[in-house]
Amino acid sequence: MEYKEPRQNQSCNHSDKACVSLVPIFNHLDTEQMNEVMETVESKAYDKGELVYQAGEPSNVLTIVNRGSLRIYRLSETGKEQLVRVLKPGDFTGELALFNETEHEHFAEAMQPTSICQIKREDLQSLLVKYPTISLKILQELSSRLDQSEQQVTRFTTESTEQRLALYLADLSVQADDHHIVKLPLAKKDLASYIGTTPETVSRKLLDLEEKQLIKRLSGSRIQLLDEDGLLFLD
Amino acid sequence: MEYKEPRQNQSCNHSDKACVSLVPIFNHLDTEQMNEVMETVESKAYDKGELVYQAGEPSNVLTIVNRGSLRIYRLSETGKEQLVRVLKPGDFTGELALFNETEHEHFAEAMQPTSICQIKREDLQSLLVKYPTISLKILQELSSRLDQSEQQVTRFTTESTEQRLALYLADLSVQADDHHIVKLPLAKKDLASYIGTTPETVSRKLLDLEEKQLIKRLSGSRIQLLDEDGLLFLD
DNA sequence: CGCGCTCTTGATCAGGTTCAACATTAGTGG
DNA sequence: CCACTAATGTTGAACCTGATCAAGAGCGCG
Repeated sequence: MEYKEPRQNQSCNHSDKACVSLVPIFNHLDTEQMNEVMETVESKAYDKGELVYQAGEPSNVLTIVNRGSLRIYRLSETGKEQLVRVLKPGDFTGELALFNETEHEHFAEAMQPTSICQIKREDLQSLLVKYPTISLKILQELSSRLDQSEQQVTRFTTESTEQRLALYLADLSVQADDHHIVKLPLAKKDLASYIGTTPETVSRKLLDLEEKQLIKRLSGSRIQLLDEDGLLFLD
Repeated sequence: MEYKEPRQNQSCNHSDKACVSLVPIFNHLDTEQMNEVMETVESKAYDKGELVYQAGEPSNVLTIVNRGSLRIYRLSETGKEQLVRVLKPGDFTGELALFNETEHEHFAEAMQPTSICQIKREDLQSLLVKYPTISLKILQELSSRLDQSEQQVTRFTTESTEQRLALYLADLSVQADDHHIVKLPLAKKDLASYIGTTPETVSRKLLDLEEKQLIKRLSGSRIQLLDEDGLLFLD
């Protein structure tokens, strides 16, 4: 994989920094406090394929996505890749290295032209001490992310591949339109990685689900959900 | 397993509450602050097999283990059980329901006579606001637990059952004695559940690992690790 | 238009589950 | 402390899900 240098620490303008106002962990602050936060953030921009950070690097910043998206993945002990999650504007990452003063365990790769804001550990810590409600927001976010991850583990240990795929589609249903059509937010191979299987099996299982009249595959990675309850409980 | 008297919802005495002083999230406080914390906690005791809480219940307390151990498990969408983790004295749980004001997703079951302390949401929130360093400790704990859980996911998607078992044993090696002997902290069926397989397969894979000269099975669920590096990289 | 990709479909194979029988351990009460 | 019972762990054999390898189809992009 080729690795390109990030665009050098582009001097940040106000609109780039405004991202913080969108972030759930900050959006309860008033304007004055928000300005104070903006003082401390630094913004950067990355092209598709560039890495914001890699596993093994130390870090002293919390990274917040402003525009675009970041693909967070891990390499296993034996070198295979696994998609952990995709960050959209308002999402943050880097908390492990930040709070535990350790190294990143992830890779964070821009999936498209992406701009981010970063807050240094010391700045964040003073903010947390000054405005403890921010901590509560982060605690909220982390505990819910932990719940998600544990649910994912449970699915791996207890459900078949077909069921995991079906549950994944059911999870997507919240973003479906009137016709119950969802667009897969991931390429098939990333989807396969996320639910712990191969692209071949994803193809086959989608076909199986279609034969069971639970979904209909449409062009452009779109899928129509015909029976959302049926997806939750395959035989 | 010496003590046996059930001390259900017993009014708390000072030594029971002293558990908070052992907890990483509080142990940086001074004596006076510690006493303030102790004012707010309530202690309870459970017998083996009793549930501290169940999935679906709302909750407004953070639960800290004082003595004994709690088995945290989930039921999957289709009703199968999965061991999430085991809490030892000083560990806490209940953060999801607490910070997100939602329901528990777990079951917490005493594995032996166990005493716990609980702090109410409002009390914890005032403590967090008053002593923001507590938040930092909790953030630390949650982010590292999240990391653990994501690592677990990655192992499921990328490693064989045998490798997952070997990695589990390697993780245990930190608690090994001079002779590299570890005692399995889980019953085989719980271990199987944790690493996502069946008790039968655990038996067989342990045998395989023994034949590969990587471990030696001893009586009383003890295992001698003969080649800890070899466990990390099976062929 | 043609070269990469990603995606699909097919055939084979292996790892792991399941079911069943047996062995061992732990827990209980005499 | 021993005997009995229930629960947990082990071993064997058949089966099945999903991975792998290989080849072809579709798609996006220069």
